[in-house]
Amino acid sequence: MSVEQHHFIHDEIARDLAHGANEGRVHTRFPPEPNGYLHIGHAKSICVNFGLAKHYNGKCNLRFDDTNPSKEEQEYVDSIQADVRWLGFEWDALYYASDFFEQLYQYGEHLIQHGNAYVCDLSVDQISEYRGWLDRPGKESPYRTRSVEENLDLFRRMRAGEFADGTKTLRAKIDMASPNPNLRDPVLYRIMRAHHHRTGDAWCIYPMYDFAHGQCDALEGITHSICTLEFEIHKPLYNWLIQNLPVPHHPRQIEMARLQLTYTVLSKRKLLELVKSGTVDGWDDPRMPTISGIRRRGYTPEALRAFCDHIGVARATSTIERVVLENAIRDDLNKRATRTMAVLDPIKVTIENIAAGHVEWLDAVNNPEDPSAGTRKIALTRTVYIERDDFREEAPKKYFRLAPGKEVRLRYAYCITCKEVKKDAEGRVVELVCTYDPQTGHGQTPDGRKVKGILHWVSAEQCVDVPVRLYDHLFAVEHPDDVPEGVDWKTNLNPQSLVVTSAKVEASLQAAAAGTHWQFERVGYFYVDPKDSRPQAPVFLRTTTLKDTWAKLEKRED
RNA sequence: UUCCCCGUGGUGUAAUCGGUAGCACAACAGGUUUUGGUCCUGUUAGUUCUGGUUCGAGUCCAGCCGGGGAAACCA
Repeated sequence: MSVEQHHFIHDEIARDLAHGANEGRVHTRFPPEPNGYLHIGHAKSICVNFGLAKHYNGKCNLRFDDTNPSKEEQEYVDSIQADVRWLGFEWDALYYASDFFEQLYQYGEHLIQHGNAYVCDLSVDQISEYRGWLDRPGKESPYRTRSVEENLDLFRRMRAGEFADGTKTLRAKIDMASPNPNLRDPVLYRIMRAHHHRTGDAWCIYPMYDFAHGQCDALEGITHSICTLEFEIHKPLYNWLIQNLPVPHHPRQIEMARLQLTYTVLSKRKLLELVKSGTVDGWDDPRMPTISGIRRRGYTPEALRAFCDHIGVARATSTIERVVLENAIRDDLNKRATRTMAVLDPIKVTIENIAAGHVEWLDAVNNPEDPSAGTRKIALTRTVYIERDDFREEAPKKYFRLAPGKEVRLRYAYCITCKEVKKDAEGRVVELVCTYDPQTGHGQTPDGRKVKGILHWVSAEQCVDVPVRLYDHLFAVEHPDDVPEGVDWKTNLNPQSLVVTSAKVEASLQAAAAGTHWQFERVGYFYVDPKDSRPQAPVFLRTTTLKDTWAKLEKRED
């Protein structure tokens, strides 16, 4: 599954290389703003940027786009670095846009001196009004004709803190009639007295994204500046600045479509809202599409990288089906997860022809995909538990699990036949009385009869109860963002996205270490929560279910 | 409404210079299997449409239709 795919950015880079651009270098960067936790969409960007660098024997930097101190925090800086490393990548250089604040300021003066920027006294509302509309040109600011000397003086005094927040901006002097609104004298600097997580109170003016991003790319020697489609309209400005500034290098911006996934939202604003409102249990809630949430859910970096390789890179907007992500982790865990048996919703089964107190130890395979994982002993006793869903009083067509008079195999043990069904006063099945055939060990039947149903089970005397959390999609619909006017997207939340329950498991699981992956046979993959587990007290989180052909068949019948 | 970008099976993504539309997931059918898991085999299904250029068009051109983006002192 993990095969690097060819995509259009390779073509672009190959063309540049063929023309001898950038001395044959390929240098990318991953430029997050530290204003939230990274999500799976960022994972795609990380894989593309670091992957390209690796493919061309180039470099990839990590750069924090920290130009807006009102939203950015150290907590996010730390989590982002941890996430990138967990994904399996190491940056060549670490930068912050704030490392370049002085240089950026000098570039601002350079633009002024060349008549390419001016200090504007218009208010936010006025700037917006003067900008015009999509189909209507803007009009020039009355401050557009200030002299170089006056602009320089004003810009220096802006830096010196002589003006109140929001009273002045530095704007590029480009074209108020441009069909691209980004070229209608965009704001380059604003006055904002906010404490910056790195530069403290050294600055009261901060560069805008457009003024910082391209110049940082240039200063870092980035050759290919990969971003998402919504920045495409910024490219003319990106290039204008590069051309009008004495930057050491000319990087090239290339846009790709951002990742969209069904059954989730991927906007930082909405994810932040889920966290702040307590809808989920923090950024690393296993239902969150954040890298930290996915990690805590029990996904592996290998699976996430395989997913990113698999989905491809293109310019067409598209939405990836959720199962693609799920298949990526199934594929990985199938090879590495140790098998065990666990019953989530038990029915007691009494095997009449096993004496009370008798224990037979049977061999069970730990991982059929990995012989080196070896075998373990499991205890068969007179009473065992099976899954409630593995018994029906009236078996539908093609149901080959247990039913009155029917025979099934207990995994790694013998075949049993259901002789009697005991119910409580409400008619709920409380116990099945069965007999086993001692001739049916080791997968054999002496007469060659076919016993198709195989059930997982645990010994009632040799099992332990452990807490289990069953996770499902956070949203009940494929496209949670698709809501009519005035309807809150949160109405699409899935009320069943978390079911807290317990399971009866093989006794050895009491010692399961935090951060280990298990397959509960016939049920799903589970991860021992690194956060809430304690020694001898593991908490099992369901990473994903196993594919369930029977459930699909049964659903189709309806 | 204006400008820009994008349209390949249900989904995602390939197709060198214009030369047999391929892969994966899903769906469906079957085989293997002490997990209705895994694995294996097969089937269904596609170039939005209309013209044009060409011996030949997914690819080039025009138009239409459809989708997305853009009007922060956010990134």
